[in-house]
Amino acid sequence: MANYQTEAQLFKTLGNPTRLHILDMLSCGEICACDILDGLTISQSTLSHHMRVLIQADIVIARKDATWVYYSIIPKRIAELHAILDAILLPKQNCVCEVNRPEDEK
Amino acid sequence: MANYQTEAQLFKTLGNPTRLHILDMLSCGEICACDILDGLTISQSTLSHHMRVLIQADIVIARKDATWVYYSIIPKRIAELHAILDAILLPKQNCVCEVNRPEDEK
DNA sequence: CATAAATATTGACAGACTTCGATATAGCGC
DNA sequence: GCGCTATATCGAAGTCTGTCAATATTTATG
Repeated sequence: MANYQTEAQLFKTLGNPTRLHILDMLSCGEICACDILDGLTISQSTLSHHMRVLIQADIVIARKDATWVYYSIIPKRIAELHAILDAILLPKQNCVCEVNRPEDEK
Repeated sequence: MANYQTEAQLFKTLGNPTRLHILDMLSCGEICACDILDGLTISQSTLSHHMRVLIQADIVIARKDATWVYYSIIPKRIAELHAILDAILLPKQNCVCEVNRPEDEK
């Protein structure tokens, strides 16, 4: 965890209500772009943009079938998201604040 | 989960490398603002801004002691973050895609 | 009360993000 | 090949974010 840049990028991707709605739709399984579009009130170009953001973050994967594109969540990423949350928010062993604390408090 | 607005706001708060760094520092326990500032390379006003963002998101709580302000992570929020992640990303029962699926696929 | 230290607020600016309409690309069916 | 449908890309407008310097506020101390 060098500088939190990649972790922040991942959370930034989740930090948009439209993308969360899309992910919720995808949670039960693969859906094609046109069906996602039907469930939302955004333009087609906006949907395409959001899907690219989700793919670039490796949260979603696309599968082409003729003219349709089917999207699905990458399951492994869910576990990784939890792990990142814990790595940052939960107390760690040998962390700086522990090491710097006076002996008699340890 | 009406419109994903509050959930997105929460992830947006986590979507900044400086704030993740601050949270990582806080993960072992309470630290005062001046000590956080020592560990970062940002101005004092920028730190104050980030702390306000973290407090408004209810991820961090502030405790004043004389001229110092001590910040700490609200533990309950960590569990809530995990729960929100799962509520959005994991398959759900009676979700729209299940209900709409033809009988013979169920 | 005057000063100093810690933190908060304000105002400004640059860069990033979200969204759209218009247009381009790709693949199917006739 | 032509038209149709699904999706992607482009360019622009408006909004939001992160950052800073300057200044204000709060509190302890001499």
